[in-house]
Amino acid sequence: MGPVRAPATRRERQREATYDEIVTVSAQLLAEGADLSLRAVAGRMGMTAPALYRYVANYQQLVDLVAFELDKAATAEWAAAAERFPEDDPAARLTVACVRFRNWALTKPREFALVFANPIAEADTQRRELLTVSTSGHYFTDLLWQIWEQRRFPFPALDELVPVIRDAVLDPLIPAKAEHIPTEDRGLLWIYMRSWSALYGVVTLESTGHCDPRVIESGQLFRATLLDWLGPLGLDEDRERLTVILDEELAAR
Amino acid sequence: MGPVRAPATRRERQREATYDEIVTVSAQLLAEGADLSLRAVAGRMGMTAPALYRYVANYQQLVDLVAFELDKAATAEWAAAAERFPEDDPAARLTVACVRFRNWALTKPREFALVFANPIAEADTQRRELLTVSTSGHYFTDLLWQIWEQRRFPFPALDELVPVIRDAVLDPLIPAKAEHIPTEDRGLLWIYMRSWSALYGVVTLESTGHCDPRVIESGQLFRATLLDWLGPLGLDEDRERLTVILDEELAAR
DNA sequence: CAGTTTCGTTAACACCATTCACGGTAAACG
DNA sequence: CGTTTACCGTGAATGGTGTTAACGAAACTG
Repeated sequence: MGPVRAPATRRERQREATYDEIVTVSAQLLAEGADLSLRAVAGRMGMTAPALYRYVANYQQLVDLVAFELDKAATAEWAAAAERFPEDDPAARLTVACVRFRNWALTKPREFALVFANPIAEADTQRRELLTVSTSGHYFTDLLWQIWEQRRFPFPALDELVPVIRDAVLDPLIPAKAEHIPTEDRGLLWIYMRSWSALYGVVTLESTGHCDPRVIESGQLFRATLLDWLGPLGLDEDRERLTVILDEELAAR
Repeated sequence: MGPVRAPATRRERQREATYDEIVTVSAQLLAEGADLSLRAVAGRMGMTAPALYRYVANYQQLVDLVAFELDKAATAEWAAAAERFPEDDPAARLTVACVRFRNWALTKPREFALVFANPIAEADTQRRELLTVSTSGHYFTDLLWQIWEQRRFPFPALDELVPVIRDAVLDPLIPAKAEHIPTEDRGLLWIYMRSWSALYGVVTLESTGHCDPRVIESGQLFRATLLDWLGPLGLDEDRERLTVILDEELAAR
C-alpha cells in the first residue's frame, strides 16, 4: 500500500489517530458486552461526550463508523482463514468464508446485529451509500465471480430479467465489484443477490436466536442451506470435497 | 370463545383491562413512529412510569408483551386475507399469507423488528418459551401440515436425521402444532424449519433494508424465493395457479 | 369495622444524546 | 517572529431513558 493516506500535516495525523481510537474503544466495549454509547466511548478515551461531536455528527454515525470497521476486520479474518486453500480454489475459499461468517455471527451476535441487522430506511441515501462499500459484500461477490469464471454456472440473461431488476444489475446499489463484469453478463448479479439473501437469512435467524438452540448448535440448518447452493453454482462435482471442508469448519467451532 | 377467561373478581377484570390498554397504547405509539418507552406508554394512559412496574417486571417484558400481541394481531390479518380461498386449498392460503406477512414487514418495519429481529439469548428460557407460543409460527406450520396431508411431499425419515435434529423434531422448541403429528412423521418438522428459515431470511433482508430498494420494490427476490419452495412442497402442478395468486397479492401492495 | 393487599404516587439515581458558550493550544499566515 | 485563526476540548444545561424506594389511598377480605 505505502503511505497513500499519510496526511502531511500533524493535525490530520492526530485526527486520524483519534478516529482509530474511537473505533478501537468501541469494539472493545462491544466485546465486553457493554452498550455502545458516546459517553462510554469518550470516557474510556479520557474525554467527555460532547468532544466526540468533533468527530461524528451524532450517535447513528458512530454506529455506522464502528459497523463499517467491524465488518472490515471480520472480513479480514474470514479471508485469512479461507487462504488455507489456494487462490485457484475459490469454491473451497467461499465455503470456509461462509462458515466463518456464521461463526462470527454466532459468537458476536451484538456485533452482527450492528452491522447486518441495523435497519436502513429507504430514504436514507447517506447510509445506503455506506452499505454499498461494505467489505464483506465485496469479498463474497468476488469469490462468486471467481467461481463463475471457472464453472460458468448459468445465470439469467438480461432480457430474461424484469426491467426493474435489469436496472438494478446494470447500475448496482449493492456491495459488489461489478465494473469488471461485462454488461451482457450482469445477470450474474442476480445470483449474487439470491445467494446473499439465502446466506443472510439463515445466519440472521441463527444469530438472533429465533429458532431451536439445538438446531443452531448442530449447524444442520446452515449446512443444508449451503449445500443447496452447490448445484446452482456449478459445484456438483465438488460436492463431496466441499462437504468435507464445510464439516471440518463447522466442527472447529 | 365465550367467557373462558372472565375472572370473577372485579380487580382481576380491571387488571386485565389495564394490560389490554398497555398493549393498545404501545401499538398506537409504534404506529405513530414514536419510540416504545415506559414513560410514553404510561403518560398516554394517564399514569406515571413506575406504575407500569405493577404490570411488567422491566422494559424487556413490555417489549415481549407487545411483540406477542402484535404478532397475534398481524397473523389474524393474514389469516383473514387468506380466507378468500377455501379451507381445502391450503396452498393458496399459504401463498396469500406469505405475501401478507412480507407486506406487513415492509410497511411496519419497526413492528417487524420488535417481533422477529429481537435478539433472544440462548440462556433466556423465559423468552424462549414465549417464542414457542408465537401465533404466526403456529399458523404457518398448520398450513404446511394441511398441504402435506393433501400432497404428501417427501420429508426426511427419523433415522435419516442427525441425532440432535431428531431430538429437536421429537420435542420441538419452535412454534409449531406438533402433537397431532405421529411420531414417525416428525421429520416433517425439518421441512417446517427449513422453509421458515427461507421465508424469514428474505423478509428480514427486505424489511431491514439491507439490499437494493428497487429489488425490494419489485418483489422479485421474495417471489423467486417462494417459487423455489413449490417443488419441495409437492406443489409443482399448482405452479401456474399459485404464481398468479402470488403476483396478484404482490401487486395489491 | 379492622386488617391486608393492590395500585398508584412522588422523589431520586444513574444513565443517555445533544446543544451551547467558552477557553486554551497549536497550527497557519503575514 | 508575532499575530491570527481554526480546531479541539471543557463544563453546564436540557430533556430524554429505565429503575428503585418510600409512601399513601383505595379496594377487597375477614
